[in-house]
Amino acid sequence: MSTKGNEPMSAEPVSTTEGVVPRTFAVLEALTRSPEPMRLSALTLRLGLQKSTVHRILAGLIGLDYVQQNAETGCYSATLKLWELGANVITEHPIKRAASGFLQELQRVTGETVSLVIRAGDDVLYLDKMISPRPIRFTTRIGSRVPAPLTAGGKAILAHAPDAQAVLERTAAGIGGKRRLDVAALTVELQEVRERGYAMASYQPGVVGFAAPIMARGPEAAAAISVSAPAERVDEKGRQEIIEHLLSTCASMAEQVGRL
Amino acid sequence: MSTKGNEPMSAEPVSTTEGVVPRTFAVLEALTRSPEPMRLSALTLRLGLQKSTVHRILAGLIGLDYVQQNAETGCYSATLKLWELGANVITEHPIKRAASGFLQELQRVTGETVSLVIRAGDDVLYLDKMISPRPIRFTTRIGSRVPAPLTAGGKAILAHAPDAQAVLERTAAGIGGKRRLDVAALTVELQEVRERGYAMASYQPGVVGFAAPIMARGPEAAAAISVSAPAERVDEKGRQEIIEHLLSTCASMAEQVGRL
DNA sequence: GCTATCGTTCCGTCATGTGGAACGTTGTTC
DNA sequence: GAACAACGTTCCACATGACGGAACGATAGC
Repeated sequence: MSTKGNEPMSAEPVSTTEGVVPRTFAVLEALTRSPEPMRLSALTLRLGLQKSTVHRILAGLIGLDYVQQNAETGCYSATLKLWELGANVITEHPIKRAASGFLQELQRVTGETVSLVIRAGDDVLYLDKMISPRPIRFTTRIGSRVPAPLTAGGKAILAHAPDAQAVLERTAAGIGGKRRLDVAALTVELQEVRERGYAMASYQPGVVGFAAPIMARGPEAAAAISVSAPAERVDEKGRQEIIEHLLSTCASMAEQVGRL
Repeated sequence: MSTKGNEPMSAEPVSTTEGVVPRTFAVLEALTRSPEPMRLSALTLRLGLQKSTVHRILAGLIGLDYVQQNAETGCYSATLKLWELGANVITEHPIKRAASGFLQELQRVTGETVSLVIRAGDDVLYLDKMISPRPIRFTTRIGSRVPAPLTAGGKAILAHAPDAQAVLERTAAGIGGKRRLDVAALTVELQEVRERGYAMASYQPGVVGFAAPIMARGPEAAAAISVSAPAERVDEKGRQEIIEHLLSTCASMAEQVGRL
C-alpha cells in the first residue's frame, strides 16, 4: 500500500481494512499514548492510514469533544471528557474502592510510594498510586501496564496464579534482548514468594519494590499492593519495617474484601 | 441509588440520524454512567435506538475489548481498557500532577476529605480526591461533574471568572424545582469569596465544604481545592484551622504552578 | 401450557465512510 | 525574493458497511 520505500517501525498495521469505529479508537489510543499532542502527519504515519481518513475521524472526535486541536500548533490531543468516561469505570471497581484507605495508611506509615496493581493478561495494571512526599522520579503511571514478571506486584500475583508458568514463558518470549528473563530462576522465586508471603523486584534501576498479594475469596490473588523506594534509602531495618506494614495491610484488606 | 435510571426523560434523542461513531460513544457514556451493568433493552430505551443497532455497536466494542458481557446475566459493562485510555489523559494534566503532593499533605493535616476540581463549562469536574480515614459517605466521585454554583470549589473558581454571572443564570435556569438557585444572593456571595479568599457550601446535606482557588498565572482560577467534612465534626476552631491550612496550601501550589 | 419480553440474527436498501488527488498554507533553503 | 517541500484541508466518485424492520430463539412469568 505504501508508495514510499521505508516506513519506520511505525505501524500497528490496523490489520485488515476496518471500519470507522476501530480506527477511531486507534486514533484515541495513539493520542493518549503520546505524552505530547500529535500532529496529523504523525498520526497517519503511526496508524498507517490515509491523511483524509485520519482527518475525518479527528473532526468527528472534536465534534464529540473527545479531542481538541491546539489553535496555534494544530496539534491534536485527547480531552478530559475521555478521562471522565474512563473514570466512572474505575470508581465502580470493588478492589480499587476497598484499597483506597489502606493505601493511604500504608503510604503514611512507610513514607514511601505505594501502588495497587491487578493482573491484566500477562501484565500488571496500575490501578492506583500514592506517591511519597520525598522527591522521587518514578515513571510508572496509573493506568499503565508492565509485564507481570518484571515487577514485585506482578510476582506477588503470579505466585498464586495457576498459569504462572505460561505467563513466564510468554513474557520471556516477548521481551527483547536487553532484558532477558530467566524462567527457571523465576519459577523458584515464585515458590519462595508463595512461602514467605511477599515479593521483591527492581524493575526500575535504583528502585526496590516490595509487594504482597491481596488474598480474598479463592486461592488466587485479587490484586497486589507494592511499596517502592530508592534503593539507597532502604537498609535492612527499613526493609523489615516495610514488609511488616505491607503484610499487615494486605491481610486487613483481604479480610475486608472477603466480607463484602 | 433507589431510582437510578430516570426512565421518563429517558431520551437524549441523539438528535439527527447520526453515524456509528457518535452512537458508539453514546453507548459508552450510557454504560459508564450506570452504576451497574446494563441490559440491551435498557440501553436501547435510554438511547432511543434500534435493538439491532445497539447490539451491533456493542458487538464491535466487545471485539475491541472496551465492553464486556456478563456470561450469565447478559448484561453489558465497560472494561478497564476504557479506563486505561482516559487515565493517560489525566496523568499528563499539569494541574493534577502538581496538586498530588499538596492534596496529600492537606488531607494529612486536616484529617478530612480533600478534592481537586477544575471548571468544565458551567460545572466543576472532580479531578482528584483523597478521602478521610474516618468513616464518611460522600458520593461525589472522581470524574463526576456538579453545577459549579452548588459547590464550594465551584464558587471559589467562579469568584474569579469574568462570566460568573452568566453561569449563575444558566445554572439557575437549568436546575429543577427542588433546589432553587438565588442568583442575587450568590452574586453577593461571590464578591465575599473574592475578598476573603475562600468559599463555603453545603452541597450535600450534613456536609460542609470549604474551598480556595489556585490563582496561578493570570486573573482566573486554574482550579480549586476543597475540604469536606461532616457538619457536626467542624466547630468554630476546626473551621479556622481548615481554612488556614487550605489557604496556605493553595498559595504554595499556585506559586509552584506559576513557576512551571 | 401459552404469552410477553428480551437477545440475537438476517437481509435489502441506501447512507456514509473511503482513499486518491487537487488545493491552500506555512515555513525552509538557496 | 523565488522555488520548494511538508503539512493540513477539502473535494469527489465509488462501493463498503451501517441502517432498521422483521423474523427467529431463548427465557421467564402467569
